[in-house]
Amino acid sequence: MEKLAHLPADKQKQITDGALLSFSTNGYKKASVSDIAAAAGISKAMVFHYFGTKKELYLDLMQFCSDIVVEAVQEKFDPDITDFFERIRMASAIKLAVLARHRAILSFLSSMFFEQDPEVEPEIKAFIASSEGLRNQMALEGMDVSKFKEGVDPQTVMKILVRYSEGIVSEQPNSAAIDPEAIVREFDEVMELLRNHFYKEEYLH
Amino acid sequence: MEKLAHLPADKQKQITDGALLSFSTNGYKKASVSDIAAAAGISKAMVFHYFGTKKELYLDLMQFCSDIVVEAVQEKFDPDITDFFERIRMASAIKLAVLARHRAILSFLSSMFFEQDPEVEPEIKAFIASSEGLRNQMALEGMDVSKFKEGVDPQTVMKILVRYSEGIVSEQPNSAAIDPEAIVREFDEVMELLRNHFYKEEYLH
DNA sequence: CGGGTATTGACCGAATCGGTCGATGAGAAT
DNA sequence: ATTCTCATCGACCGATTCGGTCAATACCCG
Repeated sequence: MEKLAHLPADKQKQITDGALLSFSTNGYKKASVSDIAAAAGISKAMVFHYFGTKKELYLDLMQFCSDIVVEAVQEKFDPDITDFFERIRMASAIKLAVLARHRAILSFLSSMFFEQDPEVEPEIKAFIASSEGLRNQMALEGMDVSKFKEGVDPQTVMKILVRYSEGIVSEQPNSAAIDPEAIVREFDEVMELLRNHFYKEEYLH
Repeated sequence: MEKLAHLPADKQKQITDGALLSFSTNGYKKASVSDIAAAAGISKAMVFHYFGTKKELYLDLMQFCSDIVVEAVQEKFDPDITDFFERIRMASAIKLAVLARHRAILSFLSSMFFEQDPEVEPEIKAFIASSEGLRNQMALEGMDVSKFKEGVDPQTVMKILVRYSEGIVSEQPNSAAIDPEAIVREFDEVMELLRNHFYKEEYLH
């Protein structure tokens, strides 16, 4: 990716976004270099000029995504926040920060997880194994779940919120720019609703 | 699809499921007939023997899915049930009945909605337009939303449940048979949780 | 104007595409 | 046993698309 470095930033973004999008929606094999070039707004020859081969492009993108996620986590993760909803709000903020920079990163990473093409599968497995550490850091352990009313299972609440947030994201139209504030607002509303009805009275502000 | 009719039922299912899965995960253009044949467990020549052309196959599947959904709706929809949660439970039961018969139907139908290949796009548009009636019937209007506590927005609750159910479904491993009872149990749990905390006391027996 | 260098259209052999067809073989009927 | 039927498939077709290359052009800076 070094050859990309001295391009205008918006062009870089356009190219990586197009490539990420193509790979995440079509998988490694079915995402042709022509597709990628079209999605990136450049000619096919330029893709090879910038990245060498299709495989190198894929692996470069892998590293690229990882760097951005790691950076966002290190920037925003705070283990001192223990309140259940605040923790989830923080995790969502991290996701959203990543998403705002490159909307296709998260779907690329999750598609990577299911990628099976023998040309890249071993590298992916090695990569996933090597970033196990990050997952441990992100694991939402050490949360304070004592404020819930009886009969409310924190894990269920977490699942509800995770799925709701996935729904918001996948609902975003692919064409338009992402609107982080609107998303945060909608998500906060749901969190507040659950908090108000699932926390014991004494913990409502 | 007439040629399929006198095959053993499990073979029919295997073939349609494979084709539905290929199209829904790869789209019309990128789902090659070889892919479909492999996913269906038959030779490529048989695909053409059964369906004529790739396009006919796609359109046949479209009708096939529609028939099953219509049948499930007519069988299970009851407009007399007005309670919010019961309505949602009913809609989920319909979805689940469809899913249990052919796990790829719903994802095929939703992928259809985004299909843009000029070879099938006009037929899809016509089809969608012609089945508008069904959507009106399914629209969850006429629900009783008076039992909610103040400050609880029924639309938000519905969104939570819809997304939660989507989460359950997409979480199912693609390889194994679907377990409707386990899904219903998990979903009922969440519905009960929300009902217990969002309905006014007087409606909780 | 000259000299890089960023960018591309045209092209390569190989692979894959949608689709065809003759060979094979199991089963039913005679 | 023999013929007929027909489901099934491997091998093949011409056409397209694949990943990748390269000579030529467009463009920028001095």
